[in-house]
Amino acid sequence: MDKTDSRSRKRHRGQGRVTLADVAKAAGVAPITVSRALNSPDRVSPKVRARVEEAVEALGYVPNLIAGGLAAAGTKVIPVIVPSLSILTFIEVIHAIGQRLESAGYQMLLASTDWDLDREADLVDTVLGYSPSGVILTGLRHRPRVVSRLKGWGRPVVEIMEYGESVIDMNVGVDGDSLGRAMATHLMARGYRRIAFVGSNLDRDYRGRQRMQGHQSALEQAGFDASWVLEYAEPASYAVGAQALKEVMAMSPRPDALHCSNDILAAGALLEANRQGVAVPGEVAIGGYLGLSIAEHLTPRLTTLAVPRAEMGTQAAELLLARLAGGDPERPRRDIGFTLVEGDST
Amino acid sequence: MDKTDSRSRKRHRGQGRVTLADVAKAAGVAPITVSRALNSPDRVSPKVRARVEEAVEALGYVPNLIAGGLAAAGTKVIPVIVPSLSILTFIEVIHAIGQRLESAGYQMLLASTDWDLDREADLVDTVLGYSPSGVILTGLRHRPRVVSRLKGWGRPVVEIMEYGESVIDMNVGVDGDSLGRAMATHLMARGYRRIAFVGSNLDRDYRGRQRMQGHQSALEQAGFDASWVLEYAEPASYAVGAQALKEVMAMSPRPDALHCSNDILAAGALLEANRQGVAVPGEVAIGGYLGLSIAEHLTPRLTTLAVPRAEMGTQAAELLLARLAGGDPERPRRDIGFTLVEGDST
DNA sequence: CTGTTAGCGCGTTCAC
DNA sequence: GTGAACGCGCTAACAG
Repeated sequence: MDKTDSRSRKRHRGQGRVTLADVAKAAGVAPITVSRALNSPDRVSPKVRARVEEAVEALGYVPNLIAGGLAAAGTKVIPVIVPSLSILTFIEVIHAIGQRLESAGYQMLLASTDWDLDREADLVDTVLGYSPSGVILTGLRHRPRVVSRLKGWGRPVVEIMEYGESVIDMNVGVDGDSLGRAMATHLMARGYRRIAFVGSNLDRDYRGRQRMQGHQSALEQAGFDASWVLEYAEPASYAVGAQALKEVMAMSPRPDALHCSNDILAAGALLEANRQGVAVPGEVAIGGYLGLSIAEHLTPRLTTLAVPRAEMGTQAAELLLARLAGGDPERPRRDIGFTLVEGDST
Repeated sequence: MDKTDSRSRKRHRGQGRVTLADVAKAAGVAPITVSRALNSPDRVSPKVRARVEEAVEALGYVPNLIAGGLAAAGTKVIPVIVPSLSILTFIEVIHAIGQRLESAGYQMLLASTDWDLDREADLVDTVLGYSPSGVILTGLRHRPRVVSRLKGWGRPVVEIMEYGESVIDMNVGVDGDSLGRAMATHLMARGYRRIAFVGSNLDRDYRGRQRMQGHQSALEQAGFDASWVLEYAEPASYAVGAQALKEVMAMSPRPDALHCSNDILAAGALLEANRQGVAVPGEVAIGGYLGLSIAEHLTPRLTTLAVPRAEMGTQAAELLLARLAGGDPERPRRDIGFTLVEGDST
């Protein structure tokens, strides 16, 4: 009586969803057997498996991954933390990561820091709260708290975009300094002498700044003037590129080459040059960085430093998956490199 | 003795993370008090609150959202399911959704169906397993299983991109038929007579097909030939647009206007026309759809149907949040509309 | 191959 | 304003 009574004041917390226990009852087995039938089918007799599958179907059971996560101390979720979702570069990397991760049964939890390292730190705390299987972060610079938390975490962490020495765990990226140097060197080799760097959002985007620094050191080492810089506060857009070209054409003396910190800026500048009838590279040369597909469709084709973004994403995901599979991936630090694609704009 | 013994074979399931109980011990209060201090600070005395906060800080406690989710029957996660992450349109919408959601303390769980409705159905099941607070889906067409699951779910669901009658719950989008008609009507009004529709991935992208059908009905109603269609199997890219232009220039009779099913195709065609010296709109007019920022930077500026994508994302997020806040949002079905941006390409 | 037992870490319920 | 007990739904551990 007593027991029945205490039981009768039903909890209404659950969502009324079909649970594993319901399936077990329907199939006439213990809950754990249902769990096994679903998660490791081989460890259960075919007969039972069939009965369970039938019950699952009949009841429309959908596993509660939250509960599973709590019990197993981990969900099949991989948070991916990037500075911005409005930059094409990140999108392509994310896309590649997502493809690879989903094919392995993981879900991608996306979050953007809006270029703010403090926000990144908060986000890391938040997403760790979901007991994810691993984490993917952007860049090598983080708040100390992020680094210490993640280092002691015991699960795979991959830092992407930037390649370097001091990593939390694993790393796939490219060296910003080399990128900046490569384009500067190319432009100097072509005979340009007044080479301006065009960047945007540089105060927040430290990787963009790294490229600029690479550019400047290369120029300085060659004895060139490295002080030609056009900086814009807002994020890169065709409009900013167009604006840069206009300003350049009004300068005197005027730069003879523009090293744009990404292809959006470069394309914007080039399209504006087309519109104004400015000869490229006759009056001014334009070089970009990224290897966006638009580069090759412009007239003239844009010279650009192509970074294999999709490849970077895929490799990041694979490093993670390898570790999750219990392996110890070879070369956990990878410089993905880049290629100078010579168009006709320089 | 006995008890101690049985207790001594410790479980090692937990990750050794700091738990709420640890904080409670350190602060000398009960776990529930810590919970309250963190979640509803007003319900706890300032003194205790301070002690708890101190302990949290000292131990570096990070809440386990999984456990919280299980107990509270819900996580602050919003899955967003889209067909593809490589299409700019979706990115911009996702970006806007993410901004709004994160500002309200929710995380976005991103998944892509790769244009496959069966995969969508599976994904819905999976993400529902995370007991999310709500769901955002793309389009109005889904497998029956998705519709029935979600209708009985009891939490907010928003379908985006497409606007229509039969929705699961709430809806923010635009009517594909109207879009197709609008551009066709514009082109006819401009005096073009042989108007070709250029589309890609139409067998999977039914919304693209809707635009084509709108286009065709408009032409037919005006007594024009609606059979000019260039279809490509691969997804939209500058390259496909360029290819379309080449093919068109080789046709005879030749279309005098191209209605491209998005701006990427249109831009690709226009850039190729520039390269080949084909006069636009003299020899062939080109109209796009989307209102991507590149449209206005091309020469000539591209005529396009601009859809307020960011606005669509923001509104979708707000509908969801309104419902989560307990309100009953006004106009839970919203036609976000579009604008004809007349460039010089038509 | 299957079942029993005991939590995972937290929030709800009800008592003080 | 604070605490004790209980259970969310599932799985790890251990037995049989």
